[in-house]
Amino acid sequence: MSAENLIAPGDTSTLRIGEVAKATGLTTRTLRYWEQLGLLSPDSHRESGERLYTSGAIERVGRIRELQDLLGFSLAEVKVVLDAEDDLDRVRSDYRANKTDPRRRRALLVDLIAANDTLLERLDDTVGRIQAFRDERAATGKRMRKTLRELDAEHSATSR
Amino acid sequence: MSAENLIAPGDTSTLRIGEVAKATGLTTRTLRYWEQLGLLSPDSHRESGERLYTSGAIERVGRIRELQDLLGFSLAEVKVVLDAEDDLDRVRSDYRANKTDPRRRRALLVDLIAANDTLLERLDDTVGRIQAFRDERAATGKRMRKTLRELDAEHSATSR
DNA sequence: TCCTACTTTTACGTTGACGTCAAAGACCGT
DNA sequence: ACGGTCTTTGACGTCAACGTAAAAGTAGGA
Repeated sequence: MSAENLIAPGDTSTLRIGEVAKATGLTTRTLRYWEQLGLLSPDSHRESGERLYTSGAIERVGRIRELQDLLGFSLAEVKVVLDAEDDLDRVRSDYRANKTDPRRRRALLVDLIAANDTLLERLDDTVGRIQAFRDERAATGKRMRKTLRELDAEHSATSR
Repeated sequence: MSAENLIAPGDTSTLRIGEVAKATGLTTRTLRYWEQLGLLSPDSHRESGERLYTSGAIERVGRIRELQDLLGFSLAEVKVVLDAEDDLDRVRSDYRANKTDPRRRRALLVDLIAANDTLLERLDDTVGRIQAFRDERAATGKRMRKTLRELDAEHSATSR
């Protein structure tokens, strides 16, 4: 009756925690830790308590790593972004199913747009600052190459 | 005779650790910790052992924070970059003073250029990936705004 | 000179993000 | 049915990057 039973017992598309670990390069410990933080939950459980995932979990792991490594977010910050994405998915399916009150739906959507805009601003700011840093290093590189050329010219002059 | 005495006793341009902390927003603990890691050393010491900094320390703190926060470097990685920058400064002053063996100078310069290029590649890669992420979020934003418009259109249609 | 604020070293505590056992039960290919 | 492999829930360990507290000495203004 619950979502737990949406997956057939011998389904080949379900993954055990070790398989998810192998597919993502994470450890089972990390997967359980992330679950504890509410970042990534198994899609179902067996009677024994064994966690069962779908392939969507692998994509989600990629998403988390992206936020964590690439953008330097803490797992708490990652959770905020992921929760927002999940909310958006829910809004979308609710929209199709015409489930919730339109007022609430609209309000939630407005919140999500605002959150997304905030994230976008942060991303743009970050990109801009890294670009500036990059340009600085590029200039340093040019100066060093120039110094090197001078050094070599000097040497070839004195050596003949 | 040592570099310790290049600063006059009552020099207003020397900063005590608390002043550097206040100017940078760090704690004195952090400054001492960074010193222990070889990231930021005082320019001199008093007889009593009190650390004395110049305003250059404040800039250096900014540099460290940039690498640490903006680029997500560990302090060990930050040290690599900073050491390279310091080496470059030394190469430059040695170049002017004509101090070291030209062969060594050239070799060091080549190393620094290579290190810089590596860093540049890493920066470009990072920027590219963040850009991709950014574009993705921008697209999400557009979709959400469209959904919102549809929602509002629907409402205005049923309300009259 | 005195007093308060600052600084020193030493050392233990904390937080986030996991790693690493241990004991017990569950899976599954043969 | 069996045995090696996997998974479960604790619980303790670790590492980076500091925080915090203690005890003692120092700076510098009234």
